[in-house]
Amino acid sequence: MDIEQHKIPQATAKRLPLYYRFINNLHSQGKQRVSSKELSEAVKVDSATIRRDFSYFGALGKKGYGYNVEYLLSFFRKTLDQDEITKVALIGVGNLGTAFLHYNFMKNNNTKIEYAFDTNAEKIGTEIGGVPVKHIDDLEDIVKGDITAAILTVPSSAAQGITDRLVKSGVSGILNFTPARITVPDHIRVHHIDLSIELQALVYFLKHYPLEENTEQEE
Amino acid sequence: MDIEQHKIPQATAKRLPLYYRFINNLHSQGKQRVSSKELSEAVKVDSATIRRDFSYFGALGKKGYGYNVEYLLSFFRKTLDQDEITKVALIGVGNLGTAFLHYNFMKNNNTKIEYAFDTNAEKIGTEIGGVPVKHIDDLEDIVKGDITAAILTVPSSAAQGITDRLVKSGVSGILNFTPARITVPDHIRVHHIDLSIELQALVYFLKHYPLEENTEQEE
DNA sequence: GGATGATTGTGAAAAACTTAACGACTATCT
DNA sequence: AGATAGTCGTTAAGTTTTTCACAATCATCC
Repeated sequence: MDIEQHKIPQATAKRLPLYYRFINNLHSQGKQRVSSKELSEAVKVDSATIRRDFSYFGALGKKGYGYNVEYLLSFFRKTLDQDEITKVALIGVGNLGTAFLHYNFMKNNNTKIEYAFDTNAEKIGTEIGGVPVKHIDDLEDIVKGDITAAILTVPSSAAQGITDRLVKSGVSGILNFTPARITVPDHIRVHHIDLSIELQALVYFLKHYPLEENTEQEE
Repeated sequence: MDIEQHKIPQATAKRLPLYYRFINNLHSQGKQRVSSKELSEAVKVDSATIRRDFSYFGALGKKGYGYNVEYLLSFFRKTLDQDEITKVALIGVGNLGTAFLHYNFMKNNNTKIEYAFDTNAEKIGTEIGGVPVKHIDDLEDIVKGDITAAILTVPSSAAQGITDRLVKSGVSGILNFTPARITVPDHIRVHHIDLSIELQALVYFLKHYPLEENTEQEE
């Protein structure tokens, strides 16, 4: 129960799940050891950054050797609380919501979507990707106390209303895929992922931040 | 043709599409003027950051007044190249891909998905969200020279192979939704959006970075 | 068992980004 | 017209994040 190791930078924290997945891959492939350089090429993060990130957790590697995959894996499993499952609800079973439900989440993951909610009568009562679809009128009853986080994939007009209900039901984090910037009390964490903005941003970068043409061939 | 105004920080560039959308909203609502404080509450970005961001483009506002919505809108339209449409292809018409196709992209947007590609015979020849679905075997012929960016929503096992074909076909940017970290030549820009990692990161933050409970009620 | 090459962990520097603070200016009210 | 409240643009400070560079250490080979 080590509270107060808050010294891990947020930028590092965001990369941890990425590292975890690739270490898992390596382990499945039977790889015994890995260097920060190899890892860097796989996850596209500078090797010095990787070493720095790892170092916040102590000395995980050995000089002149690299990192032991087995050890790294068990360490990350512990750190990312892979044993303890976080329960999640998904609101809005449209195309995007359905995509989430079909993701094979439990693999390499500490989260489980327990319930999905929608208003469409055809979907209610069915299971999608193994997740039961409930009517949104039952949101409060089902979520109350039991669910930690919510994935919001509803039309943006419904976003704030549903959000308020989620907050009242005791959810502490929301992954918001709607274009609406929802308002929540200070103790609720919201991460926004806005698909349309991501595409626009990519296009802006293409036009205004041209990348170097590199004549060097990678080895 | 102002090349070399590269002085806009990347963090700012990423926020521009967000600003643009909200300014658009305000304009539709018939609002005449807006302050950085109001905008801040709407987009959830600190007001000083907004003023700083805007200032990279010169003096867009007036002291003691705020910003003229009309002017701001026309400025951003120009800056974000909203008049010139960027052609995009989407590869992989699964649930996530379909979600993208149904997005009403042309509204407030300078991008258009011209073609979608898949292998599923039932989908080929149809239109989804107004976008024709083609067989992936025809990728090179259709894309060649005509398409600037691609949205990658295929299974991760296919990601690198498709990527290589896209690069050969002259695409310069890829929005990668697969968990695979694809490898491309230096002059190709890739933005990764990894849904599973986003959820894991949210959960990690919930556990390790509890937010302040604020007794103050917002006005 | 010593020499060689590889690799970590980290101090220090640099770069990138955010926030505070305030002078200068504007609009509006009385 | 003067006072008041509001707001920008920006300087400077603060914070966070990345990167460099190298001593310390380890594995391996002859």
